[in-house]
Amino acid sequence: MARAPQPLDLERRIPRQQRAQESCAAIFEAAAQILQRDGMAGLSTNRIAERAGVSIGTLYQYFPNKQAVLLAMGRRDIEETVAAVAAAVAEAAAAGELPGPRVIHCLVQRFSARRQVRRVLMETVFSQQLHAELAASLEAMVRLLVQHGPPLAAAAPAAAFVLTRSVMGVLRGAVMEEEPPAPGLLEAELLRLSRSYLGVAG
Amino acid sequence: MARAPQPLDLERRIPRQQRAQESCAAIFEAAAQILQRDGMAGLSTNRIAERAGVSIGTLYQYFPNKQAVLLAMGRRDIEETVAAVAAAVAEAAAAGELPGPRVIHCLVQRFSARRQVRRVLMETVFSQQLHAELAASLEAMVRLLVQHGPPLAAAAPAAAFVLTRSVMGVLRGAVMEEEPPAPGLLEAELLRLSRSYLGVAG
Amino acid sequence: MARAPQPLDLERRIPRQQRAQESCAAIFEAAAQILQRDGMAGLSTNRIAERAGVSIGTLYQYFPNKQAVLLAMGRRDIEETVAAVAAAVAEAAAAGELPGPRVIHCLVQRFSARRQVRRVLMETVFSQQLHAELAASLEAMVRLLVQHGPPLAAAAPAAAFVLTRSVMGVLRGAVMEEEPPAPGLLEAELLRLSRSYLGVAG
Amino acid sequence: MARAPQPLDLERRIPRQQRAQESCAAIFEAAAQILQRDGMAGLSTNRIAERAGVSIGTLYQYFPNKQAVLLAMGRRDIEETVAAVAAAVAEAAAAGELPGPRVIHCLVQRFSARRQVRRVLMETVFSQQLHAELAASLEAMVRLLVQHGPPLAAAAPAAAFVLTRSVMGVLRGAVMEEEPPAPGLLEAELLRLSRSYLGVAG
DNA sequence: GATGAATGAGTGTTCATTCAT
DNA sequence: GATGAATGAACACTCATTCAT
Repeated sequence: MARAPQPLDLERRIPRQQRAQESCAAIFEAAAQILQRDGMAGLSTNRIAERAGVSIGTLYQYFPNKQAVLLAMGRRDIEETVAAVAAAVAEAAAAGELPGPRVIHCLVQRFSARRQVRRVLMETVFSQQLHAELAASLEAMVRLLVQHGPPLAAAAPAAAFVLTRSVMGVLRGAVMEEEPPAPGLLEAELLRLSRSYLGVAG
Repeated sequence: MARAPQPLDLERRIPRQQRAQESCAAIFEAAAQILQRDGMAGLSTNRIAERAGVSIGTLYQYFPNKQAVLLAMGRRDIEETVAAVAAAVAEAAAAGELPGPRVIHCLVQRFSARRQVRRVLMETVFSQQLHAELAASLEAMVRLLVQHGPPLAAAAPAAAFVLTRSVMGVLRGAVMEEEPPAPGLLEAELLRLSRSYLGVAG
Repeated sequence: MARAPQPLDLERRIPRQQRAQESCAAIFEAAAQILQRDGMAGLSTNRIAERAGVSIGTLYQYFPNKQAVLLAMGRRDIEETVAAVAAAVAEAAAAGELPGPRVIHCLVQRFSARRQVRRVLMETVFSQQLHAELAASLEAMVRLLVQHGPPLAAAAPAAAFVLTRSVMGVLRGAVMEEEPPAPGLLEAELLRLSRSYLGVAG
Repeated sequence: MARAPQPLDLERRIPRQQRAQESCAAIFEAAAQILQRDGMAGLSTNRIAERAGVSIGTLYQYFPNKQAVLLAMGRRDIEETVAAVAAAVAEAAAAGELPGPRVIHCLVQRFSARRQVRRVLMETVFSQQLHAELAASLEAMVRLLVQHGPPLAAAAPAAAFVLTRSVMGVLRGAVMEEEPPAPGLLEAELLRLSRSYLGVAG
């Protein structure tokens, strides 16, 4: 059930025409490249526009300010992640497996590419107004994970909070730090963490 | 074992004289106040110097640039945290208890005061060059926790990584988000998480 | 005697068709509303077009630039004022009275409505290229006033200049300042000023 | 009795040192030159700083924003004008003359130099927050003029308002318009206007 | 050591105007 | 004639940093 992005007063106008959508995509891509190269410090609206091949005025036609660009990227990223997780859960269900390994694999993979970009996006998502949206998505993930297994006392709100933030913390570490463990090891340990916390037999 | 701060070319001179130390402390306190009030956006070297009651020139005598101030604050904070954890572990040992509850209580408490400051410091620590230092401290914590209990397979590097980042992730959530669970609940769940992951009987 | 607006290269085309005239009127009204609300600072061609319900392209079909819109509004206003004064003089003549009180009453009234708009228009008229036009109109007013009375030595050019600018100065003060005297007082004093200067018995 | 300029929160810091005063003076002079050449439209903070030979940062050290520069120039101008008028009145008194001619001569002269600058300053003074200050000064002038003559009924508030704004209107016309009457004629007529309005025998 | 006036590159953003559709 | 997406020069303003005193 694909949800159309709402304008929210955070995007100036919904680009309907083709050229407009191209401009928007170019802006996102340009911002991602700059973040990847020079981090948040190197990101300016002028640079974004220049690299995107659009005029600075065009950028401001679609985003009311710099923050809005980051926010839109963050939101898009969250939506994609949630969708990917949902797909992983569905696949597991279809294959008659427990959802755990597949979902964790999916998360670890997503968080391994374009690390610089993801760092900043993460920062943005964490430090801006996206808490609620991300939190909801995270809890939904847990619910998806849990509802396929036996009923667990661990499903209480505080437990959901702790599990989701734990997983995010590990993924964050994997993204932000210079020498994280290998993805395979990480997946195995994350699985073990989830299962032991949820009281599922390994 | 107090570790002297290394000059690293990141601090211009080690302030040995009293006036210098006072200036330094005033700069830290001023920065913390500004962060608490207006966040990272409101933090400028000029403002710091003004509120600290020193000239901007003096600030630059002690710190080569703005980032270095944040870095020094972050480092100091880490050191204090590690010291506090070590103390908690020692207390537990002295009382003949398992170290878990005391340490977690100590951590949660530390992360409940001056949230805005800690947010920015966290950001700085996480996104700057303090990874190594923090990671070392974190692993040290785990080692402290583990060395008092039975030998655990979970003490492998990847497991230490996962546990420490999990705990940090939860603390981060508690600090950064608007509606975290109550501290008491959080402590209980963190304890449960640690114990189940480490295979310690609850 | 309505004078058709000259194209002057300042108006792109004389709108003859109905839709065009409507657009033009809508633009004037929109500009006036914006000026009334937010003053000159809030006036942009984009905002005018938006509020007028026409596209920015259409606006530029009728006016070569922003200044031209203001200029046209100023000119229209002058024409209306001159017409109103002429009417007041005619009425006075028809009633067998001296023209003074009626004309001054008419002027004061005109300058009491939509003050913000009139402020900006005044600024525009005074500071742009409308000097000549306004001056001509003003002198015409004086001539109208004087030709109905006895021949006056005061009708010399410099005297006409001084009288007209005096009256405009007072009206300007009444429009632009925060706490002008009440309209009734103003009319009485303006009348006294005019009569004493022109040597007419009160 | 020279009055020291108050900081008023409109000037960032009172320049006490010599270099600072030079910078400030250079900024005023530069702004005046630009206004004289290109009018308000050509006046930007960057241009001012460039022509003044100071950095843009220095400009902003003394003035919190562009408007404040204009305001300070306007205020300085008013103060100088008031001082000049006061001096003219004193001279007249010393010479045993009526104050009228001297004062009007002084005003007309002041308003004949650097017309473009004075135009913008006038606009600023009229359209900003200086109404009160200027009005007070103007009424003070009238009071000075009147207190040396016989008691006049015309000294009522509305009359003072009308007389001052009349004179300002004429001076404004002389400054802003392309072909004003010769200064000599203007002085004569202004004197006649004042005297007839105040009921003083010519 | 301390000061703080000066610097100026760089920022985010606006808005009058054009022109392909 | 009408549209409105695109343009980009220009703007007001910030702030980390330097250096003469």
